[in-house]
Amino acid sequence: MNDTGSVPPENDPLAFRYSGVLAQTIEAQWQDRWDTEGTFNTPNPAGPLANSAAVAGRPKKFILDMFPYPSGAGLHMGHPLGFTATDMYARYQRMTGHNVLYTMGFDAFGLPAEQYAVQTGQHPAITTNQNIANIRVQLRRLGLSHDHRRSISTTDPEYYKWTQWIFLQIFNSWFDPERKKARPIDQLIAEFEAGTRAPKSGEWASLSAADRRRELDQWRLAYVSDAPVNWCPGLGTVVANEEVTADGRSDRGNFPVFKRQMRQWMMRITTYADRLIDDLDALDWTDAIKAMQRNWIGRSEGATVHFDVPALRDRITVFTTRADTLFGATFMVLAPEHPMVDRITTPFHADAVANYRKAAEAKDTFARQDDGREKTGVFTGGYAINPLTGTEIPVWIADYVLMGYGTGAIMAVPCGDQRDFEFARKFRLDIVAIQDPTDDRGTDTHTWADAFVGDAPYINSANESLTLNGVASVAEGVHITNQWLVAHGHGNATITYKLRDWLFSRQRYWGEPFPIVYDADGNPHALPSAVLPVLLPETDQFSPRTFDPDDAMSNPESPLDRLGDWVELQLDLGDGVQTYRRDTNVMPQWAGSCWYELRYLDPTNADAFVDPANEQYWMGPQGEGHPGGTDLYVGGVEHAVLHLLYSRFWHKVLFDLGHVSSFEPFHKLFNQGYILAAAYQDERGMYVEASQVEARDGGYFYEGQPVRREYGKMGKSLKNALDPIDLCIEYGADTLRLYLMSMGPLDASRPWESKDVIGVHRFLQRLWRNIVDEETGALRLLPEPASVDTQRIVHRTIAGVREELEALRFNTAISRLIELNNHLTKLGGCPADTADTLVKMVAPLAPHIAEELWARLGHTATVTYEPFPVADAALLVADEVEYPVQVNGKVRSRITVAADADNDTVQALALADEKVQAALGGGAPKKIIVIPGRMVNIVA
RNA sequence: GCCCGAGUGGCGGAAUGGCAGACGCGACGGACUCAAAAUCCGUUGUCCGAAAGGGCAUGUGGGUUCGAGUCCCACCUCGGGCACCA
Repeated sequence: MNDTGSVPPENDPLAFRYSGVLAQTIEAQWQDRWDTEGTFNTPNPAGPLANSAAVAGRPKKFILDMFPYPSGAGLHMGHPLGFTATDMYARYQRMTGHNVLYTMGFDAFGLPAEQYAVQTGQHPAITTNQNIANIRVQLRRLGLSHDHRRSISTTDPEYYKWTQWIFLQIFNSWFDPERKKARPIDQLIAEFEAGTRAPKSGEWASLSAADRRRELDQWRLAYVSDAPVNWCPGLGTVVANEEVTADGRSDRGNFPVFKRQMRQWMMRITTYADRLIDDLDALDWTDAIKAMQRNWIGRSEGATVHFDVPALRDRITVFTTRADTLFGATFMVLAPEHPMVDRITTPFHADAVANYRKAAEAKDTFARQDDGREKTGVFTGGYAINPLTGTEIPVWIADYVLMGYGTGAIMAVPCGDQRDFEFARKFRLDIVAIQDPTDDRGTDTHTWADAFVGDAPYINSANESLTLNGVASVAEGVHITNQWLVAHGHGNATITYKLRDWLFSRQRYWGEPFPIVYDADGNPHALPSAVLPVLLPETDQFSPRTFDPDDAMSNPESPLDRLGDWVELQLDLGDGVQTYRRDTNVMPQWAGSCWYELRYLDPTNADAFVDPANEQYWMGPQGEGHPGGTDLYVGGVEHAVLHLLYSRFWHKVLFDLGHVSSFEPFHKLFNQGYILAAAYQDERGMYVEASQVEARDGGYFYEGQPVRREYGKMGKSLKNALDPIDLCIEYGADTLRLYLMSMGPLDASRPWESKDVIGVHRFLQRLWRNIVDEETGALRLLPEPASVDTQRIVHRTIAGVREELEALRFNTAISRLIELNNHLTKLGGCPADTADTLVKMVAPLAPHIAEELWARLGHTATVTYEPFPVADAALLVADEVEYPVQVNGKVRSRITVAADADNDTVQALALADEKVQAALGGGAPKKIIVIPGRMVNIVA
């Protein structure tokens, strides 16, 4: 570079070479044009965005990304990965005649914006809007074909108005256990009044107004509960079960979490447990994600069994999946918190029990769930009767039994359960073998090292009316015993779940306020939907009160509590004007993401969250047994439980209440992998900036010091993040898109290799050069028509690319286009009659260069809605086929045969081949296999 | 411990039970250039061989099959999820 500056483009002999600079120019022009023309605006059947003529006769596709949280750092590389995949798919679907709904919104409530606001004193709405504006610019640069009119932010009052409205729908509903669906609370009142359903708290007619209110609150799907919740002093808020990690800390911030009794909003998601499991069968999701959901819901089918406690004239009920082991139940264990502990404990054991309970209470959930911990427990002095053997068995308490699961009490079968076995060994309790183990350990349990688990013939398992002896399968044993228990009044078939109700309130500022007020008696009242949205009040005090993270006895204090003017209000809810207090909690961040896909369908509808006609068109069931929902949903596995479970639940409630026609929100789910990248640690184990590391002499160095390389998820914490926009500047968005998709299959995690990016860039450069002269910018197509050979390659590519794109295999689709382009390069350019086809195939993948080439080829309209090429079947079959000929499974020769030759001809030609003869060594073949069109295998 | 998923060249990866390694990176050789970069052309699993050709190759060991990267059984390694769930 000298004083005269850089060489002006007009003097550059290759001014029209497809470089990063040219790519950027082209991309900016087309992004402008797409915006100006509203190229990707998608018509609805009804409402403000309706254009019934444009909708008519076209199949639809609703293609959805998990919407991003608009962080101040902008997009990271993981975003374009999923977004590019959906964009390519959306563009392909448009070219195959589909009406495609594809847009992007923002999940913008939540902690980071609030914490940033606390630090800067700036209102979170301001920073959130800035971040959203910034991300919109970034998204635009990637060339994503979004319908911008449909974009939403969960923080927009016009959006969260409907989040609050849906909350009221849930609040005003109850779950009918007979019909297994949500129904309006009015219908419950009608049933109570008609006497067709009994209230839990007595005769409806004799209940006071206040009692009636409390009765109804016990049925509502959203309810205020004084229940054990996860209190996180470090965050200053309570969190849901799903937000607590296995080691008892908060998902966000990693603070300790404590169980506390508190009054909080809950959602009765447990009533939907069965449907949330069963309907997984109707979904096109991977088995891994389905397994995670099933696992979390944790349905366990078994039996409740009653054990009489003669001293109390009461009984202990336990849950078991292995009723068949009852003959081996030699003691019982209650959770320390079990309500019967006080009564069953004898005076002699009272002190020991009290001490043990105190100690257990002091331990947090984390410590109690630490697997492999030494078993502890104390005897209560009480006894219960084993209903099968009639014998008295001791009742203990121990903290390995959890109050939150089953009934909080177990029957202990030490011979068949490892935990019970350890407990029995430690406290010298009886261990009776009830199966003859299939290994050679024998039936003397004194010699056993552990419990025996598995199928084996039962022994010692009989009373006057029941015998399992001789039965060899656990399933059968369970079945027989369950029948006996029911017949003799000792138990029932029962299902339990691990899933708990969803804790739905947070003591924070930056979230949706509840559309709920409380009367003087503290009863919750729904606000009428006409007053929605309940706006988040202005304040400059955004922070909840946080506490010493370890201070379990602290109490939550919401920022909204401090806004006295806002909290108190005068209102007439039908009983005359009264003073009410607003609910000062806000909804969890998951609320806004529970239904955003529905708002995309009808984003400007002021009368309803979505017009039923639009919902039915975009998300309605596609035939018998089809659950409806989005045609494709792409996002990370990290939402496998939380978001996907919550939004399925909300969707089902809306379905039950008749607001949507689909019973699942996301029909096909695809989880993209992570982008990994090399990360480097210095000798202290600190991560160093990966971009500053140099590789030499077979090692890696940072500022001259050796560093250690590993691979990890690309991100700030490993200091190995790359900004996608930087790649757009260097090579162009089309190159970035192709690179992201060519790295490997979409669902696999793969390491980023910057040096590989050049490969797809070269492809685009060659593609360009096959059509455009690099010096003049003029077209340089080959005048003569494509040869039959070339046509065959083109049509095979068409068939291949179609197949790969349908199946979201973008990596192999790109490979096929590279192969075709390499062929054209060898020809010296693209034949004039082939250029349109080539450009159309590239269009979904690299849309900017495709639009530019399409325009240069003389077309005035966008390539977006051009029909995708269709392969000519006649050109997919060759005249002649080359058969590999194997002898004993090894390829020894190749023969070329007419494509329509019959098997006998192929066989004869194969045997006549010299090399085959040589390989046979004169021996007669035993068997000859001819796979038509494929190969020949001769068994010698 | 249990439940998923995956192991293929120097690297990322490709292969309806039918020619293993498509496509890309890198490397090597050549062209262009005063030179370099960029670009273009060619070679590239590995071993033996001058070549022709041949042997060996999809984590390990068995099996099914005319034929296995692909299906079955056992094991090893890595990644992810769950975990005192009765």
